[in-house]
Amino acid sequence: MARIKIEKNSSRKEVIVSKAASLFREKGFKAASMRDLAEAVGVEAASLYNHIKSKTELLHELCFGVANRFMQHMDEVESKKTSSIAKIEELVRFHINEMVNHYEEVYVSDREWKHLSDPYLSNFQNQRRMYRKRFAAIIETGIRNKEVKMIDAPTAVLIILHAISGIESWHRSTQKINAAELTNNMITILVGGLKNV
Amino acid sequence: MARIKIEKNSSRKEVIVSKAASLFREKGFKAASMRDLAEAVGVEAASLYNHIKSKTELLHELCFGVANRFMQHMDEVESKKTSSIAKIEELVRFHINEMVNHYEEVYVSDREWKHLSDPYLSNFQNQRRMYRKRFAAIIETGIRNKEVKMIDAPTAVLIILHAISGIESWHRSTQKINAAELTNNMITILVGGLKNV
DNA sequence: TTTCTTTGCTAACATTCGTTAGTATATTAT
DNA sequence: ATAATATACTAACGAATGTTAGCAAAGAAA
Repeated sequence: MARIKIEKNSSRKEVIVSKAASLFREKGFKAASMRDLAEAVGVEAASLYNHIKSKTELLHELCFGVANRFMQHMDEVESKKTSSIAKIEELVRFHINEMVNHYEEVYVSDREWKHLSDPYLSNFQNQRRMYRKRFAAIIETGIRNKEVKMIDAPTAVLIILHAISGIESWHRSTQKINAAELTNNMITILVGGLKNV
Repeated sequence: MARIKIEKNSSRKEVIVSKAASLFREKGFKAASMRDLAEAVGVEAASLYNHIKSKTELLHELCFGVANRFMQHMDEVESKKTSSIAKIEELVRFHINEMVNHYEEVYVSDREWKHLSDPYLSNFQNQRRMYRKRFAAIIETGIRNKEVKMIDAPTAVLIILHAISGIESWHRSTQKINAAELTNNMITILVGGLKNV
């Protein structure tokens, strides 16, 4: 009888969620079937339901796992007493790092949240809106401080977040520059582009 | 008997493709059903097949329609005898314009091409790769000319293209700045950020 | 009007989907 | 060893999906 293999400190559910992340990333939430997932896990489809409640629950776990990490980091950054530019750079670095090291979950959370259903959907959208508002507020403070160019802060946030999500292409590309170099290039263009000179 | 209403110079198929664009954008290709589409068009699902061959054909039309427009524009830009920065700015402006005015199709082409199947899939991926290579080549020329900062050109392309796709958020946002202002802000950050000072 | 073509309808199909019921087999606790 | 629990299996369900066949009605051409 095929049993789901686990490493120490990880439940079988975590294994399933993790495999779900890479499957949802590859095929999209709707196109990925529970039978696909079962095969990836090495078990029959029905067996998955001993560990999870539903397919949608997998999406919840992924989306809110990621959202919570970002929210918590935002709390930390806001409470620091550094310059606005330093805060912006730290946020950007965190995003890049998450996108590089937790690619699949972050990507899924970013692209597949549409398939959540209420009340999770509204909740997620609110968190996302809130996060962007707080990011924009930091940029606006930077503008008032003359640290940052005079630009529309929400537009800057939008550019930064989407630009970073482009790391997806980097992951799939064959001739990858290394992660540190990628990070430096992105910081140069994104943060450097905001700085008042 | 409900008949698909057409405007002059447009076929019924074009009406269907257009409605498909907004439906695929809203729900995603897989989650949008032919019955949904039929309802949006004002007709029964089976009737659609008097005008189209399959659901996938709709995705073909959308993806390659967009891809061809971008490719043709790239041809035009390359053949001009202007500075690299001017070329880059023109490419960026075109992207923004397409994203603002043909939102649904561009968005679908960008996010749903995964659901194409070979040989269309490979074809599309190749076009995309090619386009980015040509974009990067222009940036590299700009670097050699000292017009552009010394950065990794493929990374710059990745940032620019994804940043622009962020206009999706602008479309969905409630407090929109106007399109011209958005364009200026994006040009400032994206093109301004590349310029050698 | 009569004929031909286009476009719509209803009904049904095979397939795939997420999920449940019921049962067998491992693992863990007593 | 025995009991209890966790985990897997097979089989099947109802619902939704893309699509086709066959037929009716509407519009265009004669």
